Amino acid sequence: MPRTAQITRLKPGKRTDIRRENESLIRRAAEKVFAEAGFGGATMQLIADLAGLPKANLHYYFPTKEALYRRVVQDIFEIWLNAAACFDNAKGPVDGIGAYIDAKMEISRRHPDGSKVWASEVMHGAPVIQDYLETTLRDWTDGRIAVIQTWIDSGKMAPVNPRHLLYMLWATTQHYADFGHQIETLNDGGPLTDQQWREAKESVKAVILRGIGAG
Amino acid sequence: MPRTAQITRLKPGKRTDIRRENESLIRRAAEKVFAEAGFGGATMQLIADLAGLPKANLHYYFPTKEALYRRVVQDIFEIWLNAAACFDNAKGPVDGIGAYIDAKMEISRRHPDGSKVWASEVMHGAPVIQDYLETTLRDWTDGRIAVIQTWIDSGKMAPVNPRHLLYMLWATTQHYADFGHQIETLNDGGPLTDQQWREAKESVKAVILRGIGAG
DNA sequence: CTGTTGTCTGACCATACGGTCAGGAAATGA
DNA sequence: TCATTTCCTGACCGTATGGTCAGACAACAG
Repeated sequence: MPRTAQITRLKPGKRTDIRRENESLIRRAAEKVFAEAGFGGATMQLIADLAGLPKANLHYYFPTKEALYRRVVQDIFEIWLNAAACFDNAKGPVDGIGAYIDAKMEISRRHPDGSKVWASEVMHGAPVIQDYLETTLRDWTDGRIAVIQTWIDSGKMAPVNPRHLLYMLWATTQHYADFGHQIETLNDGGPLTDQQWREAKESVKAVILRGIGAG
Repeated sequence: MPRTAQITRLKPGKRTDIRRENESLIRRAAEKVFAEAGFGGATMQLIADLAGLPKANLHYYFPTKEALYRRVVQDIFEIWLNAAACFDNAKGPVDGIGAYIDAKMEISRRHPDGSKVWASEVMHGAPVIQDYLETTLRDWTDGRIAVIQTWIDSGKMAPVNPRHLLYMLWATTQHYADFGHQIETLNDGGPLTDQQWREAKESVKAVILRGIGAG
């Protein structure tokens, strides 16, 4: 039934619409509540209120609190991995790492809640996404380490331990999301302006790139 | 009664001993449980079990869960601030920032749970220690920024935004505690060895110090 | 129109949690 | 020894939470 399929895609029908709309609503609300209160502190009632739906409706789309949480964490992980693409098609460390820092800083700015949920999950021993750490993340990390090593071998940057360099990149960029509240407090209580975000990016890039002898 | 006071200090008496011993027991257990489960996920029963005491006994020493939590966070904050002393009596950025990195890395290694509790607290909007952020931390930060600025003005380091440099120092060092589980997973599941910790410290110091033009 | 499937929800339940309390045990001081 | 203070704890309570369910309602297919 190609015709039906096409119609379904172009005119999805009310049911499909409702499902996608509500799932999205719930996931966005859950991301915020999980980020603000942690898994244990978050309640389905809070998420339901924020989503503007009855609590029972949440359990219609997501069987358990854990299932909803897992979905939220997976979404974040995907965004986070996708943003690392710019790392690959780079000629050298200045392009590659510079673009990676830009991308990750942008994620910290646009998806601070997601970053917090991820941080929380890892801090608590990654009970839900341990398998991701052991497979996808490990593979990705090994690949990037190899790339950095070729840059070192070809003299494009100083011989810095690639693994610890990666940790520094993650730490410095995600800090602006995970510790955003602290940063705002030290910024007279307000969020960083466009100019301040630009300065943050440039500062991080300046120190790191000069630090690896590629600035 | 100076005699009584002195005797109390030298021979504290069983009651004083018991109190100090149990309070310490509870605080250490609480630090671990709060770090592993977050404030919301932690239960007084879990803390009690880990401390080897009945739950009701916890409420004898700490009236509420929040009071116990507040105490744990305060302890960490103190350790964290004290370790920053080495920053002050330094001639220049290489000594000062190098020693600061060493000290903070050592804290990440020795008090990972404390660091996690602190991170969790800040990530959730610092509901308990907001006043500390606005007073002590802000003052400390302003002071260090001034010091770094003098180093820049006297040409001892490159003109890097001091505030963002501080954030980088916090982020990179605390990452080894807060994301310790992720790091261990990427390290074949085991904790870093002495050699690996040394390498981590050296990598961070090398990149940062060279990055600020002081390496 | 009619049957079927998917969507929604108020009311309900079992459990687990933070916190209380009465009263017993142990240490201390006189 | 006796009185007083501190320490301890099993049993208990009110509440809030995650999750369930029967049944109402809306969309779709034939």
